[in-house]
Amino acid sequence: MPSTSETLTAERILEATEEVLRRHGPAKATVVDVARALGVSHGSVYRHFRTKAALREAVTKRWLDRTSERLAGIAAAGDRAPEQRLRDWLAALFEAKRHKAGDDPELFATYTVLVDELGGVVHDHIADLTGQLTRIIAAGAESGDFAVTDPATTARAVFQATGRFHDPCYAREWTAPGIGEEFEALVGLLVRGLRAVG
Amino acid sequence: MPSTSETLTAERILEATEEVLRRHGPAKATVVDVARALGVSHGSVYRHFRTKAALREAVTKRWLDRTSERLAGIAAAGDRAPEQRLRDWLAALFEAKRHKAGDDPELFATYTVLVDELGGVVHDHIADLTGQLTRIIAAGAESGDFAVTDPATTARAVFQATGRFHDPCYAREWTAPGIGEEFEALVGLLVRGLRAVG
DNA sequence: GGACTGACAGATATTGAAATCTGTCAGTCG
DNA sequence: CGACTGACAGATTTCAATATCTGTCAGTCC
Repeated sequence: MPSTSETLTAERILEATEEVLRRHGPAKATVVDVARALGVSHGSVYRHFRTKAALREAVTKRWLDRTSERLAGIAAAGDRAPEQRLRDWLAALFEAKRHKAGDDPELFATYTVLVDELGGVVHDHIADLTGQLTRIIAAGAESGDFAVTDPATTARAVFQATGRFHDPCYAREWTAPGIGEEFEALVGLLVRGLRAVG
Repeated sequence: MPSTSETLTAERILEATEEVLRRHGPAKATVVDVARALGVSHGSVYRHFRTKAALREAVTKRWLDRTSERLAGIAAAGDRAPEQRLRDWLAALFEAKRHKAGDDPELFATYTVLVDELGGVVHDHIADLTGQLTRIIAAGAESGDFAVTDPATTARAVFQATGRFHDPCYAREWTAPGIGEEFEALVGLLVRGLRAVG
């Protein structure tokens, strides 16, 4: 049976929504478009999502979570020294964002618009990422590699310090030549600030 | 004699332009408005600025330069240790931006719009600021306080790392409670990364 | 003679009427 | 009964006509 005749689920609606967003952009993507893409009436979409804003929020959360999940694997990798895990994690974050932005710039721009009209979702996403970072830094503090008194505060500082390499407002600079060197210089400086002297 | 009957100069036009921008905002401020505020025809304004874009650029540069000049004094203060000078300079940059944004939010929003439609002006402004920072860090490297091989690269890294506390795209977060502690945590981390061990 | 004006052409912005969209809900269909 | 439809009211967006603005330049006025 073709997928268009399967039961209407939240997941299928989210897939169709992402497709409509890709095609039409954030300003012109309507609930009616999503319903049309699924071959149902728009009333049916409202059975699964109370408002258009809730639908946009869900599809955006889904997109952000795809990044969080990939990074969670690195954060949890207990077989690497904390410093290397931190470097890997930051590099993976930068790489994930840069890849998303470079691969499909229009979809990235679309989600960038959605992200900053949806304060709550971003807040949760950032809390998730800084939580991962906190665990890496706490592990380093415990092993004696890092001289850190408050891992959570330090994690937020590291996250904010590297904003240029993951915050969408800097996306246009991610293709500039020399960006890799700038990233290395900053990570090197931060790691030296974290290291226990001795 | 009232100022409206003095000779028409570039400086008087810039003052009137800032006033018109403050009143009307960036989208609705026209060259005709500026001319009307000065009691002249708009043709006279074009005698001093070739295009509307050139006028906007000049008034924006003037605004940015007011910040640069204040910071230049701190960067040049040879009576303070490099580490303290760096802390003072970063704190002054944050304070200057936060003050501008908090004092007259509409004018700040106006200039924020102008700034990111005028790539060249911002680039020069950033080059100016990182130049000041480079001189502070180079002084620290020379005195043995900082362990740094390339002051210019390190200065850019420090500037970028503190973006959250001076880049207009984060302006709405500058009034959040706890922002001061976050700033201190980040500066502390960066300074530890710069310091020569020993 | 040089600073300034004001009318002009083409480009851009505003406006309001018509079209579309959001969110609801009584009713259909299996 | 419960998933789905489609017509509806009010809100929002589009579109085309209308008005304003940008940039020029021949001409005015000390």
